Amino acid sequence: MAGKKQIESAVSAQDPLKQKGLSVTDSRRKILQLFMQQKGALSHGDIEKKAGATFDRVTIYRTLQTFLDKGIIHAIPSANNAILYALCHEQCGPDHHDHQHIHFICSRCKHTFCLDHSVTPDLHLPKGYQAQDIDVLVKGVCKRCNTTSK
Amino acid sequence: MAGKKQIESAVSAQDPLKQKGLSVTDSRRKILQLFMQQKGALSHGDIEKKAGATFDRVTIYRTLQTFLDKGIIHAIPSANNAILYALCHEQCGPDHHDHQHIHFICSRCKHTFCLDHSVTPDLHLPKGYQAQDIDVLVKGVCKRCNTTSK
DNA sequence: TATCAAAAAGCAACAAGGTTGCAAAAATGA
DNA sequence: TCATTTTTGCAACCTTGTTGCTTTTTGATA
Repeated sequence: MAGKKQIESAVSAQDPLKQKGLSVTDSRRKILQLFMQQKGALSHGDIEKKAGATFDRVTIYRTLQTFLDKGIIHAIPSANNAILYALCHEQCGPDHHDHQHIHFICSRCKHTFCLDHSVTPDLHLPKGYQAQDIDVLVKGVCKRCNTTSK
Repeated sequence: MAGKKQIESAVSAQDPLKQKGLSVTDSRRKILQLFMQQKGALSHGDIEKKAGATFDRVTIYRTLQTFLDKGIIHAIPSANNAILYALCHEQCGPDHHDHQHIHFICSRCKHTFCLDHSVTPDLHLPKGYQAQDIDVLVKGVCKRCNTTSK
């Protein structure tokens, strides 16, 4: 395969996959790399397009699930029927994702970003309701779109 | 059809459908009625189950889209790939939904509720980011589940 | 580096969710 | 009641996601 060398060279000695106890495979390296390059959130479909015909659809699904389980990526809720995934910046582990950041959806470029801006919304839930986890979705115009073409 | 009388009797003179300039049909009445009874959010699948084999799948999709467009219901983002819909309590119109309420997802009974609790999260977005709309998703235990079985 | 068990990838087939075009049926207004 | 417009139902299709099983690859060991 032509792209293999390229993939390998981009992986440093401190392989995040090994750190999480995962065996290192082409698909995992490639998908992890896509997330690191992107800086935004990716859907399964995005990855399928970017990875070309390199990997089977099922492999991508399973890799995403594995990354989720290991706390490498987290899922971002959306209203358009396509789950988005992004790298976890904090130290998330299996079974506990701890994110207190905002998910920002740009209505112009349609990208979704994680803003590492620890926000605790001022919650006053009605009596009886007990909060465990909070996700703040903000729709608006992102930095790039705001500066590029006003 | 056996259930038709029942549906009609539940519709008062002040038909919300007519108010929004929609023609009144069985499916629209029935689906609107389901939302009013439910008090929680419904997915397309939920409606399909509750409506039985009364309506075609496609009709339900189109009715939901129409209700969305007219500001009768709003979509709630979720992380499990099933868009939820709930009635708009405030006066929403075509092309502008204005909700400042929390969406509460109960991790026990799996229902999603709109808490009409006007919350403005303390947002400090990084420079350049411009917020238009905010959606707060809270996962936790709802009132009923908290009191019923502790 | 050759070997081997365990893990992951690929393949096929399937299920669910969602969309589109078109003909038949129902709702609205005259 | 009639004609026009809107909506429904149907069929067919596409996308997204899942499952079982076989083949390939990985990582550890000799």
